Amino acid sequence: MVPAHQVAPGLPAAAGRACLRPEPTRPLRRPGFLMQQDIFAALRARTVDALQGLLPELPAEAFSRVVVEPPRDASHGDMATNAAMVVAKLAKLPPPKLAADLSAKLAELPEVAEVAPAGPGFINIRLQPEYLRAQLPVVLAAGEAYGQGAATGHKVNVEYVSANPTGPMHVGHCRGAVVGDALANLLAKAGDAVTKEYYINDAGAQVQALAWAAFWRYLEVAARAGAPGAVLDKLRAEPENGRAIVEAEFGTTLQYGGEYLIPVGEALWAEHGPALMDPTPDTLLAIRHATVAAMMVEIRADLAALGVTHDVFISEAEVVAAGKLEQAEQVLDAKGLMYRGILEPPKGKTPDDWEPREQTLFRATQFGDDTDRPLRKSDGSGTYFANDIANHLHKIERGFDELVHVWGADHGGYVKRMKAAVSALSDSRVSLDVVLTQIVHVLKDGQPVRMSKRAGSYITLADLIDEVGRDAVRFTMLTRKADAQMEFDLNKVVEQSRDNPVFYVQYAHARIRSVLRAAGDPADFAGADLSPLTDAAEMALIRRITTWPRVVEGAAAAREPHRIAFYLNDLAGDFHMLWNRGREDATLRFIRPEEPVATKARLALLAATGAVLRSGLQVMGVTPVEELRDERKGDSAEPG
RNA sequence: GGACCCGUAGCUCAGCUGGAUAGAGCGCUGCCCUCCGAAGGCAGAGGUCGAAGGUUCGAAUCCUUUCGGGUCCGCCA
Repeated sequence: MVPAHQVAPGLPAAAGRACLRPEPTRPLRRPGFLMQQDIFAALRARTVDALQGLLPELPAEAFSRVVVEPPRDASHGDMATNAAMVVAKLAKLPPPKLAADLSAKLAELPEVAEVAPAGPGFINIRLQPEYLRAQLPVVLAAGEAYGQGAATGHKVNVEYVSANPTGPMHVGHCRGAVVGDALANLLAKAGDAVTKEYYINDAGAQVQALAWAAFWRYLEVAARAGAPGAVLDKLRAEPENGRAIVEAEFGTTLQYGGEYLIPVGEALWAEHGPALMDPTPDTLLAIRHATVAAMMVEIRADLAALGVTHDVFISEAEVVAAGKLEQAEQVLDAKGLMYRGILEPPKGKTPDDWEPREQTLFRATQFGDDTDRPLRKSDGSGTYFANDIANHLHKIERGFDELVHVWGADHGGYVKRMKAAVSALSDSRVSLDVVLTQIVHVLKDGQPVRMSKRAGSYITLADLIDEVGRDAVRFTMLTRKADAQMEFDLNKVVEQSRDNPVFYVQYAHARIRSVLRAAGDPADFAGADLSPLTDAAEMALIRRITTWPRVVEGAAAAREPHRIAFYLNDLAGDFHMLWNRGREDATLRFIRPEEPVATKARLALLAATGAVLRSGLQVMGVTPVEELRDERKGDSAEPG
């Protein structure tokens, strides 16, 4: 395995190196290697250098499409590049000819063991095993920070959850919360400066309806307290008909019947006494504020239980009160993007009460939307869209240059207009990406668990976390592409088997910790001789580890946090495979007292694997476990 | 009528933004515990990537058309 040009034949590797190149100050034993966290980026740089040497007349942009990546088929080697094919036509050379020339250059690199042109112009590269092994010290030095990208200079705002503050969070909100939080972590891992943001929709008709419902609960509390009043007498006479009585008495419709507002009613009574008895705009506003505040306390507690913490909470009402809506309209007006006009009725499914109306419209069609969009309701207040435009103007003013949203798929129709607005407001300097999350169907014992907020009975997020544990919730929510429907089986996510990735990945980490503990938790692997790591399973694990930085980069660029979950599952698979090799062949066990050098090398590999697992779990917001308990449920749900 | 998302093994899903012979788990068939935890692992069978065209050295991936499933469509958020 050891190439002849590196080590004198017949000499032990360490001795050979020591004789030929004593460099005690350098931690790396192969100074010729180009060492960085991402060895694919390193080899890409090497490849582009070589190519430029061959084709000095080509401009730098000609090489932008050069990719160095792991080949799909491992038998092709460690890396493959399309370099020859990508620049062939600019260089006016046939790809195979260019591939042959480039291969000869690449073969001279110290990192490279073997180069083979293949197919229509691919170049397959086999790396020096020592170069691959030399990545382990890099990983160990970085620890959980392995995979951390260099600062991109991008200031990114990730807005997610943003559930209406009209009740506790339920499972429907959960996926967006987890995906958003993991995505924000992922972007930070890739080097962006990330702000996690929650937009409180506290300015619309929904929260007004919520205020009425809280008012109802307040009246019921007042009635029970024996306060005087005609309405309260009625409530006392028929306590079971409280809802209908309040609706009839005040000419309103109570949309929110959930019992979670009873404590809010009690708090209102305790603080204000009978002062809120006659609903006026002022009292309703006070009730609204108190109710929204109470709901936000609950929502934040739910989010905390899920391990989600936002940096910024922005209130829609406050954004509007600050005059951002008028300011946004001025900006749009100045650009000639606002006008008074009448929209065509939507085709196919015209609303029953359709009538042509003149409205204040935003020229969204100039930015790729299907129709222009209204900014003002007939009562003069801003539409939700207009308020959101105001919020986005505010974000742009705060200096973000990338905006990311995580929305439920039912908001898919809203994406184009919002992108149009951001383009308009920022003259296309600021980008907006929207990640849509599909519905989660919750199953228990194979049966769908129905959720109905209106009926007041639904699985709350808190219930879900109690049932299966925070880590299982978070991991499972990331085991599908965001934009694919998902079944969340309450039984399966706590199952301890191969087909539950939550368990499988945690199991790998627990096994690693178990071995390292058994070995006395060695902390220092600096200078460890890694040459005993030669088994195919060991090298496969090392190769997987070396791909982690590019997985982070690719997942961040695609805004796809689920890739982290899949990577960890693969990494755990490579590890379990290696573990099992030790069962078949005792010489491949991790701890071999009679072989201290091999033991240390393998422990270094395990420590590095553990670090990458933790690095990935940290992005997902999942706690790596030290050991698996012999309990069937809830072992990852304990507090702390 | 229109917009957006999704159709990949019997089932549940990946597929690294255009790369080579399309992968994993479950299920099925056959194996591996005197062993650092078998709560694992190995091997096999299983596919015209919904369909038809197009773009180019090369398509599950990009474009057009079409068939299925989902979400949405003027003062709800």
